[in-house]
Amino acid sequence: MEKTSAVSALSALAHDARLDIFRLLVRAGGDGMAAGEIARATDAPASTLSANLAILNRAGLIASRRDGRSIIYAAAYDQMRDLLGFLMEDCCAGHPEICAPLAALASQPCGAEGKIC
Amino acid sequence: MEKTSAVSALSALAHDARLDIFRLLVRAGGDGMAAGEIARATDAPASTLSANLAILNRAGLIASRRDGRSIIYAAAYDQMRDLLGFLMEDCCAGHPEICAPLAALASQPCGAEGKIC
DNA sequence: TTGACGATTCGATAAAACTAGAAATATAGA
DNA sequence: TCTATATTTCTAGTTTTATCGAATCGTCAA
Repeated sequence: MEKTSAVSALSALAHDARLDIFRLLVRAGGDGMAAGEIARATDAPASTLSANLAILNRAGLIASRRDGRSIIYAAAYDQMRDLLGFLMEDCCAGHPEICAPLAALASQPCGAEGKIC
Repeated sequence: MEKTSAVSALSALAHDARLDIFRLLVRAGGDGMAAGEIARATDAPASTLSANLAILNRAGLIASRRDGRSIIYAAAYDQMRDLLGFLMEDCCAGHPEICAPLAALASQPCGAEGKIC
């Protein structure tokens, strides 16, 4: 990932409401959620939400598709993985002791000790 | 990690110059670098750099100590690991296919195929 | 104690981001 | 076609962030 993309993704996530939206969509899975559902879930005015969705979308962190009157948003897992990869580059190169616990976090089966599921 | 801390760390990193500074310090290792060295390395005016260092420091991503006339800054690996953990929570819970490649990235020995070193 | 050096704080300005109501657009159904 | 619904775009006001020269503060060495 380019540094420019990383800054744009970090900026998109560096906002209370947008971080909530993104995490909600990550939990929602590949099917995503309609904008209206997201608005209800996060209790945000439609126009504010729309602006925030546009920012996440521009950063490549979410994707949208129309379904009838609704627009469905879904997390773009690829971009998230690339962002995490970019950040891990920083600390894994030469400092494996930082990344080792993360590797464990990622690769442990769900339900294992200390694993967040 | 609390969401508030995550937003503050993400905000700190969501800036071209600050991301450069942080990555420089991560590469520099535990010994860190003096503010002046950082200024020379990143070609930034002293007061601008100082403001950016303060923001990274407030976000807990770097630590400072005085050494004579210099102030030495060093990456706070703990906080970085916590931030990565927080972000991975989002996508590893229920979407192990996202995190698996990252686990590989983190745990592969340096020099292995695809590993960033 | 004086001068130089490394770094931060102050202050002012410019630029960008945030918010949300109102208006506009797109779609579905009667 | 007409109306209701879902969402976005427009717009304006407010707040926050960024930048950097000048002034200040702490430390060292002579």
